[in-house]
Amino acid sequence: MTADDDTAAHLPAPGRRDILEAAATAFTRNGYAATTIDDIAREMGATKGRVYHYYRAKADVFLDIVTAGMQELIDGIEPIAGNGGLDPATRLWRMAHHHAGLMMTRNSFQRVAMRAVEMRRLGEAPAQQQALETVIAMRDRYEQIFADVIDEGREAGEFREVDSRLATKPLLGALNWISLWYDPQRGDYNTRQRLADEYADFIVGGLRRSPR
Amino acid sequence: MTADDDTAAHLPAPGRRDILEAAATAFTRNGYAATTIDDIAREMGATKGRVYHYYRAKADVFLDIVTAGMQELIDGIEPIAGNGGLDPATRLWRMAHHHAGLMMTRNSFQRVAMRAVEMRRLGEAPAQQQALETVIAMRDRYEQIFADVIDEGREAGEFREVDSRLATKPLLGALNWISLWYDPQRGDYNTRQRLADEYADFIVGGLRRSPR
DNA sequence: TTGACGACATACCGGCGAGTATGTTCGCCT
DNA sequence: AGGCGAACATACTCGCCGGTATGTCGTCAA
Repeated sequence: MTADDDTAAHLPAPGRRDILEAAATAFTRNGYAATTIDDIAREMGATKGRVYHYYRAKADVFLDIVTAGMQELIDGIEPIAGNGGLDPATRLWRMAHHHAGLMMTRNSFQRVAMRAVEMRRLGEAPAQQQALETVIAMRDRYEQIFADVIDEGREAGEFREVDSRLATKPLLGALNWISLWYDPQRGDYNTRQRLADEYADFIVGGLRRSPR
Repeated sequence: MTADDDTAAHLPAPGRRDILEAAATAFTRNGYAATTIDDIAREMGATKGRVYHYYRAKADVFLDIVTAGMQELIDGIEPIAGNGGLDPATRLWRMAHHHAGLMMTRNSFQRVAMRAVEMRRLGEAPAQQQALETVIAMRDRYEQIFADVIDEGREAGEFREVDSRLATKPLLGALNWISLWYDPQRGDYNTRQRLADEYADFIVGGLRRSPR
């Protein structure tokens, strides 16, 4: 981090930033295949030329959104997961809380990112196909971070005896689903916090050993 | 319902059955917008003519799949929810278990159904748009069935103090997410049971009042 | 001052795919 | 035995959309 990047270390070039934002909302609204390049341009108050000046294909725009979204997730979670000062249950709670927050505040990006993971093919171009698999790899890394914390919690006796890798499925499923029903228009900071609290409670509760 | 329908009371005409099945797998593979009518036909070993003989538009095929999927869900859950002989926690456990099972065994239909709920528009035709809202209404009814059981469980002191309607979100989110990652090719009956057990445990655990 | 290049807009092309129009082949009823 | 309609297949149309080619306007360096 030198003087002034716009956000993270991973640089979305200044001209591309607007395109990604517009495309994310457009994709969120109508899905990938159904949204036109003209839709994206109109969302920015521009025309096709602008988009194709920065991107060579529609799929490239999509992939940039997805990787940005995944990177946001990873960047947010890693420091929490690695904080050895906290017991695993607390860490998991905060990870879930943060993930839930991103699903709401960064809804358009995250929703597009979620959709990418369920795609098998993106087009005929093998380069794009490989990029998609890179995204899948990021998702796997991300799941593994959760799985590791769950393992720690199980070994510490806080959690039930579960296959940690498998346990991430309902956990992240519940959280990811937020991106599908949450309306980013509605809801202030407080209601978002309350929602994230509720989700984090639910998730940690689901892994805790039974009351008796 | 006269003499012999093929399955439930809600009759998918004999000729349509194959189309729905083929279309469901095609939609699951490539998404709604990206799949061609020819794709669907090829999946059946037929041609466009066959599809358009039974359906007037692509969206109609889609809607039939979705409503069938939703109906499967409702039909399976209602008798469990209404079984007063069981305490709410047990009923909820079985409901979650059954829902999880459907997400696996009827993966293609359910996955398409899930995708429909996240759609805003389906096309320009207002008739289809209204049909989509009918589906949303079915989804709401379905959520309400879960919410009612959660309320009973809360009043009986089995569950935490939660907004029942809101609590269905993480619950069904976790379950619905199965349809996105589960591969119907893999997995026998036993592994599916184990998975559904795990999910049901997780969910009921997430709602139980804390250990202390 | 000019000319070269970045940052777009505009005009255009080509293919694909939803929907339609038109066969063709059966079984069934009379 | 003949014709009639259901159940498809085949052939065709036509608009839309991804991508490209070309034009235009500013800005900055020499």
